[in-house]
Amino acid sequence: MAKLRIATFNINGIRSRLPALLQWLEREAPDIVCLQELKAVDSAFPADQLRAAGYGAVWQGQSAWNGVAILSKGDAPVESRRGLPGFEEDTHSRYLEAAVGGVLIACLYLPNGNPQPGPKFDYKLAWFDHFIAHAAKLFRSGHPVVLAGDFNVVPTDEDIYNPRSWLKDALLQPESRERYRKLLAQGWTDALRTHFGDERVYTFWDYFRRHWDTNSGLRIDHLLLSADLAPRLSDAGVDRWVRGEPHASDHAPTWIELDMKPKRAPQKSTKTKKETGQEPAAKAVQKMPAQKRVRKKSVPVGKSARATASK
DNA sequence: ATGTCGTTCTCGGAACGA
Repeated sequence: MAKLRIATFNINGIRSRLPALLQWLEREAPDIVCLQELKAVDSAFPADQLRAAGYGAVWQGQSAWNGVAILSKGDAPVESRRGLPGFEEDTHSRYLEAAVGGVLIACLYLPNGNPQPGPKFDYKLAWFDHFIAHAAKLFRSGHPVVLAGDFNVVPTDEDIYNPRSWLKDALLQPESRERYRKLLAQGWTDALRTHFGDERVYTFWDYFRRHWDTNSGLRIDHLLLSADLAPRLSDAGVDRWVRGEPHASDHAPTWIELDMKPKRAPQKSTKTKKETGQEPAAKAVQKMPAQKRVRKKSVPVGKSARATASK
C-alpha cells in the first residue's frame, strides 16, 4: 500500500455517534483514525463493532469527558505511550501514541481552555507546554511521526470565518497561538495549511447560531508532519459531508494522504517482499504485527523513509 | 450573556463542559 490515509475526528461522544462513525469508516475507509472526545469509559468503547468493521483500536477512555483512540485497518496499532511524560498528575484522557504502518501516530485532545482567563485556561497552557516538550523529542528522534488531533487552537485569523465574536475565546488567545507557532517552529509541517495554501478550510462548526448552515467554521483539528513525512504529503481534505448528516458531531473528519513509496525508487524496482515491514520507525514499530504482509498487491515498501532524508 | 449539544445523576430536568 503506497498511500496511507490518516484522519483525525473529534467524535463528541462515541456511543451516540457510533452509527455515524461506522458509516464514515465504510464510505471513506481511512487507514488510520485518531478519535477525540470519546466521552466513554474504557469498558464502553465499541471495540467489537469496530473490529467487525475491519478496524483494530487502542483507546484511553474516561467517564463523561475527553477520551482518545487510535484505529487502524486490520491489526490494532501498537501503543507506545498514554499520557504526556512529566505530566503524570494529569487526570484527563487526552494523549495516546501508537505505531501503525511504520509511522508513529500521536493522537491528542488539547484542552479547550474556556473560560479564559482562569484555571481551565491555565490548564490548557500547561498541557500545551508539556506537549511541546514531548513533541520536540519526537521530532528530534527522526522517526516518521504524525501529530493529529483536536488542538483547540485557531492558528491565525485565516482559520476562522470571522474572529470578531471569538476574540475572548481560549481558542484564539495569543498565548494559545504562540504555543502553536512554537510547536511548528520545531520543524513540523501543518499539513492542511500546506495543502490548501491561501484557501479557507474549516474542521469545526459549533452547534450555535446556525454556524454550519452559514459555513461559519474554525480550523482547529490539525495534522502535523515530521521532516521526513512532509515531502510525502500527497493529498488532504475535510469530510464535510459527515458534518452535514443528521445528529452529527460539531467536528468533521480531517485527513491527509501520505505517499509511502520509497523516495527514490530502486532502478529495477525489484525489492523482495521480505524487505517490507522492516522500517525502523520506533521501538514500538518493531513489536508491531506485520499487518502489511496481507497487502500482497502493494508496491514494495523498500527501506526507511529516512534513508533518503537529509539529516 | 447567548446559542446547542452529549454527558451524568437520576428517572424529569438541571448542571456541566465545550
